[in-house]
Amino acid sequence: MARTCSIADALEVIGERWTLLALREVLLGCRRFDQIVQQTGASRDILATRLRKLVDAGLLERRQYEQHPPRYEYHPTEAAKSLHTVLLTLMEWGDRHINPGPPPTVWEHSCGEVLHAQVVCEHCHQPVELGESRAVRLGGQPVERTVSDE
Amino acid sequence: MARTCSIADALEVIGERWTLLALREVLLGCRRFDQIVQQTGASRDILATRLRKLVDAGLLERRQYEQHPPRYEYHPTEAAKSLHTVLLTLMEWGDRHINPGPPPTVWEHSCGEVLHAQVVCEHCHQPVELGESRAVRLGGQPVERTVSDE
DNA sequence: CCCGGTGAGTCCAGTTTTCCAACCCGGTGC
DNA sequence: GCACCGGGTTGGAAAACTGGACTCACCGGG
Repeated sequence: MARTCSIADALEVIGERWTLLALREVLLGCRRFDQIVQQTGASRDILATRLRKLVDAGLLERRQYEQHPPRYEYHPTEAAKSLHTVLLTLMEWGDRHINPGPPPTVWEHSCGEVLHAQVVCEHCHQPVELGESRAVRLGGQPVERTVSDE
Repeated sequence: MARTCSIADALEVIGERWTLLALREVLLGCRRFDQIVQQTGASRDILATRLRKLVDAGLLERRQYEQHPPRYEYHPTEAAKSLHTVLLTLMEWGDRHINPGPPPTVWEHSCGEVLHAQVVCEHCHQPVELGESRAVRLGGQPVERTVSDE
């Protein structure tokens, strides 16, 4: 049997192609179907399917903003909004390891500087490094090796 | 044309189904094909394709550890190791928003506490909130709205 | 020598997804 | 009347995924 963990569960919801890009757009402020289609590059039918799934999963809210003809906007829920950190961390990784050259999109933090996301331990506030953490299994079998050696 | 950003570029590499789960396993210490198959639940076929792609992309290194018969292990490169923060952030999100109840997998930080990943601004060390950052387009059109309102 | 097992895949047939383009429908602007 | 817009749906072809069987090389036991 496969390992149970929230990574797998999260990917059930947001792991399909286009889903994260659609969420990126909504978090950037896009609300309308056609806008999201355009900015992501997904085909309309796929995007319609993805958005419906996200609404069902409670990540988006579909709001009617016009009666005749009926028109809808997609708004992020709290769950979607907190995905923002995942997106930033992923973007940071992409900037460093996939995209050579200057990052195509940059965020500015409220502190005035260009935002670089850093992941720290909530308790001791030290940056998280692979070697400094150990996975512990709760359900299922325990994890034997954690540190990735050479 | 679609928005250019490192999220999309990163997803080209690690966005396919099973890829992140395979990387999770390698980062947890799994090195062998059959182990990864078992822990992820992917079919052997797909997993072979994904691992090859990851090797090509420079995230994994395929090392022969036995001559007769030839046997290989997959080792994470630096690029893969630094994905660890993405995985942790994603797991944290899944624990909070997808999985009710206790998290199925828990990490322990070197500080002795259970690890909860937090994303902070590298400069001012404040936790990143959606409302506190603004996206700035470099290439392509600028971003008009950034804050997700109600 | 034969049997079974292991590790790392490959092959195959059948199902499911994805993709693209075209179409639809209600309403608006000209 | 006619084109256009937003928000989809439909259809058919192409690609991806699935599970299981198969391969190949070697090892160990009886």
